[in-house]
Parts: sequence; C-alpha cells; structure tokens
Amino acid sequence: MNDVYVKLYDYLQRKTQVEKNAFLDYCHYFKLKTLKRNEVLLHQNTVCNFNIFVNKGCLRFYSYSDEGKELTRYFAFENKFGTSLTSLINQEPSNENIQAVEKSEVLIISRNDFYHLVKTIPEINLVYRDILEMAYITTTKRVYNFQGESALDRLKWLMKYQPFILTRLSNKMVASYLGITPYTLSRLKTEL
Amino acid sequence: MNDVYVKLYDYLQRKTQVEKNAFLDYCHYFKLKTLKRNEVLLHQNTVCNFNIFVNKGCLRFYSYSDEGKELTRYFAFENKFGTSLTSLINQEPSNENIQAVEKSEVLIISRNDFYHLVKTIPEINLVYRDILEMAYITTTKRVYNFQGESALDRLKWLMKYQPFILTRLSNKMVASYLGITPYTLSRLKTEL
DNA sequence: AAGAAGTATTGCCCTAGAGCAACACTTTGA
DNA sequence: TCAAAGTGTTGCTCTAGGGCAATACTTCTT
Repeated sequence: MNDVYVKLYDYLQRKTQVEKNAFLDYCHYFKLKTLKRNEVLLHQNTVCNFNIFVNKGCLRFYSYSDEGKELTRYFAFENKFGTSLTSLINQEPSNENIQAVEKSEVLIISRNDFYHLVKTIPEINLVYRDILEMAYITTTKRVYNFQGESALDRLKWLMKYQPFILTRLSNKMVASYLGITPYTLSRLKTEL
Repeated sequence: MNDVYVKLYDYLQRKTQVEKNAFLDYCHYFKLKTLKRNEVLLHQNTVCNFNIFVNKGCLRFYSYSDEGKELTRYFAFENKFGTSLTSLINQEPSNENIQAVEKSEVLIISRNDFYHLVKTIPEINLVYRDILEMAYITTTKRVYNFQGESALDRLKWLMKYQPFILTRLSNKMVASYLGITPYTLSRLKTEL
C-alpha cells in the first residue's frame, strides 16, 4: 500500500473492520496535499466542499467574532479528520477559516466522493457516524465548560484532557481556543 | 394509524421518504409516556438507554456546574428528538438530567431498539445522521456564541432564532440556557 | 380564600477577565 | 547578520456580569 494511506487505513481499522482490498479500491478518492506553515486551506465565506484527514502537522479551524476577535473551534492533529462541517453539510458559505498551524500533510476528499462512500460503504457510514458522535460529544462538553466554568478551570481541563494543545501551540492560539485573551492566559498560568 | 404516531410519522416524512407499511411495522418500538410538569425522566449519574421523541410539551436537558449552578443545554419542544446523547453513545453515567418543563407526552424507544433500527432501516440511518448533524451544528454555533459574544448579543440571537424559548419558558430557565443569572437577564431585557 | 413558595425586578457592591502600554525575548526573512 | 515582526509577561485601569438583599408579583396548595 502507498505509504501515504497507511495512517488513514490504521485509523479506519481502529474504528471498524475495513476490508483491505475494498480500501485499496476507494482510497484514491483521497488526494495528498502538503501545506506550508500558515497556509490557508479554506477562507471564510467560501463553501466548504471537502473533508480532510491529517497525516502530519496540525490544522486550525477558527472564525472571527463581531468585534474581530479570533475564535478557535478545533485543532486537528495527526490522525484526525476535520472540516468546516456546518458548511459541508448545509453547503452554505463557511464562517470558518482552515489554516495549517505547522507544515502539514493532509489527505483531501471531495464532498461528493465522501458522501458517496458514506452511502455505499457500510464501514465508512459507521466511521462518519463515529466522527459526528465524537464531534458532538466534545462540542457539548465545550459548551458546558464555557457555560459553567471559570477560565482557570477551563485551562485545567485542557491540561488534563488535551495537553498537546498547550505544549505544541502558541499561547495566542491556546487563548483563542479557551475564549480568553493571551494576557489572561499568561496570568492564569502563574496560578496553576 | 394510531394517533400517537402521527407526529413521528410526519417528522420522518419531512426528513426522508419512509414507507408507510414499514413504519407501521417498527413504530411499536416507540412507547407512549405522559409526564407531569417537573417530572424527571433521567437523573444524572444514571446511564441513559433510551431516545425520546416529544409529541407534546417540552423537555429540558441540564446539568450542574462545579459550584452547583444549573446549566441548561437544550430544550426539546414538540416534534423534536432529545436524549442524553453522550451517555447514550458511550453508555457511561449521564451528567445530565432530563425533566419535563410542562405536562408532556413523549415516545420513548430503547437504545437497543433504536440502534437496531439505525442499522437495519436505511431511512432511520439517514434520520439519525440528520439528528447528529443538526445537533452538532447548533452546538457549534452555541460554542461560538459563548466564546465570542456578550450576554446581550446571545440574548438577541436567541430572540431571533429561538423566540419560543423566550416566550414559553421562565426567566430562570432562559437564563440558565444563556449561561447568565436571572438578575442579569432581567437587566438585559431593559436594554433591548 | 389565604398562606406559602416560587419568580421577577432593581439597588448596591464585588470580582473575573478585558484592554492598553511598556518591555523583554524569539523567530523570521532579505 | 541584523532589522522587523511576532510572542510572552506584567502593571494599571476599566467593565460586564455575579451575588446579595429588599420588594412586588404570581402560582401552587390546601
């Protein structure tokens, strides 16, 4: 198997039983793309018509508040899927930007091909369901965090459950993920 | 068709094409239950093993923050599905309570039966996908609201997109949904 | 019909976190 | 290799929203 697809295959294998031969038949729908640091894959106000699997590096999904603050929704590291789901699903202009935080290598599948696989390959149907369920669960957890926890508690939560976000990314990015300013983040770190 | 299932049938019909005869075959998995005002359907720390369709009334899904504040995640009005999805999916104790806000009438399907239908009836598979997608979209929107908008802006957003929440429910409930205190909500209303 | 319990409003004061400015430190790029 | 741009820290001040207490108003309950 082409090296490029090893991580995707392993990912699918972890989620469900995929037939190796079947995988070899459809994996060509995923096209390799390398991204420079800070390269933008999707600009907001553009309709998102692809889904992304990260082989290497890290993507960031963010938008802008009414006052122009950057709000980060999600970081996709190696072995994760990511897309502007709302735009992908509704085919309306995305309010999100997708940007490579580091030099990255990704596999991109078009919306049409992706939903074709979801419809025709039961394992991919299951994987998509899993993606949606997990995305829903983490997003819900995040809502509860914002609704009921202080910035310090959100930071502690992040340290416990997603420490790589803290170790691998700049303060500025972490702050925009936590919904606080870099000043506050800097101060909070001294309170840990 | 039994009156009790008319709303569910219409709901499915709106989402996809369901075969009436097939529907009559599987609708008996959904059991009718009537709930008194304030009756609790699921207590937190209990594993949720059912999915709910609301025929009449309104359910509230909420949990408690570390300091004991009530945090409301979702209100399910007529013709909506609702469950403690995180618990249902992972079969771990729920951190949510489900409570009838008003006298309500609901259809309940067990987890096993539900996933059985998802697996065997393509239309239900599609409906479940739709439920997950929509739940994800609104939850994501909510994260962005909390992350980047003021309480006043969140209130305005609510008035625009979910006005029935404001008109039909008490201030206290609305406040716990917006992540603010009833005091603040009361004050904000004068600023509109 | 009357007391009890819950809900809404408002005044007062307090706190978490924002915003700005200054400075030190890194990284980047020609 | 050296300027330029970005990043992190910290002092000072400000503001949105929280918390409490008092009062008015509803709504349950019996």
